Amino acid sequence: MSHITLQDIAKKAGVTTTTISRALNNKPDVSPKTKDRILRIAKNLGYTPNLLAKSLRSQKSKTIGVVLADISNPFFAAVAKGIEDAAHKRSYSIILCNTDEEYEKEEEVLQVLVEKRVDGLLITPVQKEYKDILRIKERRIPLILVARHFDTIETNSVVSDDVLGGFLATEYLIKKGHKRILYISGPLHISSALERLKGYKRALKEYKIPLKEKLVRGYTAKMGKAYTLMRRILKEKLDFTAIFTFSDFLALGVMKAIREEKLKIPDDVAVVGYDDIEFASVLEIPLTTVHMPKYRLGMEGTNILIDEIEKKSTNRKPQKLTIKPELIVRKSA
Amino acid sequence: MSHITLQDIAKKAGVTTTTISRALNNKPDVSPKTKDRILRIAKNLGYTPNLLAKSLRSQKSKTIGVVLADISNPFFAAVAKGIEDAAHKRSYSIILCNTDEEYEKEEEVLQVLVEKRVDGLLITPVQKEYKDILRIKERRIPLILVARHFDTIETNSVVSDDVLGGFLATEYLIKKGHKRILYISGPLHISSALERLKGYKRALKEYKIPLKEKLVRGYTAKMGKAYTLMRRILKEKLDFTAIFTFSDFLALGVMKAIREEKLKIPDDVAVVGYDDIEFASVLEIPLTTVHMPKYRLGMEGTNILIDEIEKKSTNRKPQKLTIKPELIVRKSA
DNA sequence: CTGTTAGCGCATTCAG
DNA sequence: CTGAATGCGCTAACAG
Repeated sequence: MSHITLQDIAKKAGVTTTTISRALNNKPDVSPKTKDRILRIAKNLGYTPNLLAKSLRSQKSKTIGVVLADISNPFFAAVAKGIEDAAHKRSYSIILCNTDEEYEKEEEVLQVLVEKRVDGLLITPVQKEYKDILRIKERRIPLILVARHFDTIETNSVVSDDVLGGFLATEYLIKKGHKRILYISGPLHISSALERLKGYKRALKEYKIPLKEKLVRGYTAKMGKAYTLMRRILKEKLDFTAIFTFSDFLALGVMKAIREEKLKIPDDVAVVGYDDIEFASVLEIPLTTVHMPKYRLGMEGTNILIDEIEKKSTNRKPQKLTIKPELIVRKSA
Repeated sequence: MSHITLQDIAKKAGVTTTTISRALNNKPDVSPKTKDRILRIAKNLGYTPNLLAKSLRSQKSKTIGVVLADISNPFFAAVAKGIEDAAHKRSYSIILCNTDEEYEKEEEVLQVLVEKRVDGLLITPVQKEYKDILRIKERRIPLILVARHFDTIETNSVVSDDVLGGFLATEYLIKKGHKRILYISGPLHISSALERLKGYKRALKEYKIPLKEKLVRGYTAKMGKAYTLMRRILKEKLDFTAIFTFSDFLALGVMKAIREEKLKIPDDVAVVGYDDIEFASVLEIPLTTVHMPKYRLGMEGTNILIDEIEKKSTNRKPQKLTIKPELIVRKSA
């Protein structure tokens, strides 16, 4: 037979499934003798509890839905690691879904996740829309946003202070004497991209450097696009001495284009990235960047989420954790 | 109320759950009128099917368990992307688990995955042991091994030809005139590491270069360890002109150590990696490496697995797919 | 200490 | 075309 059930054990042991259940779950009210016998039989039969049945009964699936933009991006991969570790430590599994930054996919996977009755949701929202997130809220399914957040919706969230991060990076370049700083931005519907841009602008303002619209470009999250764009910009003979990028990932594409133009980093052009992915430090010209606590973001987010899932009291106000970013000075700027 | 059920709809519609079920699942034997009405009511109520209940009933969970060594490693991250994409296309979800290359964790997560009644398992085995894999086989749970395989167990598998890959890398270096080639190996219990070493040895033999035991080192999968090791080796004044590494990931650590010693790549020492991770091509000295079809490995593996899950006939013999690797020549060697 | 009853939500018989 | 009965595997309430 394919899967042993309580019934099977019950038959062999000559008792009912109730007793089996009690014995197997260490509940009281089972004589030590029968308990021993049951445990032995269960083991012999190779019994494996059916968590689907348990979940249906208990209304708890012990699994959380994780919705990320793209696991193959090292930033999200690191976040995912933090999530998996934390979840595993607290005996939860994770169902992982990719959105590829498409709202339709986000909607779709959230639907499935709800149908699979995950106990909670951990999401990096696409942010082109947010009706689907509202639906989750209305259903009162525990939810936390990671690395991105909405101004308009109150939810749990774990983010890094991206305005500060953008400010720190820009300020550093300014103090190094740069006045014409190119910012390769991420898509502005993403809160982190928007806020890093705010930080960039704030730094310019604070140091009385006029903002030039032409120096803000990009609006992409893809390395390949950043590379192509950078090639184009270099042909344009745009006037700048430093570049700040939305992410290290983008910085890699940008630096490749720069290298192909035989320009020297940081002498001809300084580069500051964002995220501090593992590779940033092992590049031949180690990348100056803003450290994002990726693993911690995933870990803390998961813990807050599970806390909410397991909390008896319903009306806790949203937990909002903001982690301070830190400028990591290396060689690229 | 927290979750709408067929009952709730049934009450409103004045029919039984049987009819509701039929209507919602597009089964025959429901009058168009009542079907319309039911659909409308369901929508109004915000009905979301309970897949836990469905799964319990149908004995199918539409989810597959994915066990990887470490998602934060870009190699596995790329594999995971292929898996997720393929699974999503065929309407499966994935429960993702990390083993961190520890057999005990592998055992543990496989147990949970079986309890959650995944329809199949996609595993990168730790290979320090394999009893747990055997248990899965005995239970006749559809299973596929990805990127690694056992000689002693017959299972579905998708791998790249690692012996060939190791051979190609080594042969290339030999043809470039190198005779003292250092190999920084992965842990030898991992089949891919063992086979790449075989390829290395085979190339040496074919070109009549004596194998020197001292030139095979490492046995690690961690970048940090490769870095530390390389620093030590450089102090030792070991005699070599080229390095072949088990993975690009290791190569990064190795190259960092080399750079710190002010040695030039590829002039002072040539470096060939393995995997062709996305970063390999954007390094200042783009890495010569062996291309592993990571995404494809994940995708094809998933498709084979789901084929088996959905196949009526039980006794199909194990599918074994071996993808040919390819040498990618760039600048580091 | 153990059993009986009942139900989590759903879909498949089998009747009508 | 629709309903009643049954069970997927498990556990909690209630009896004894």
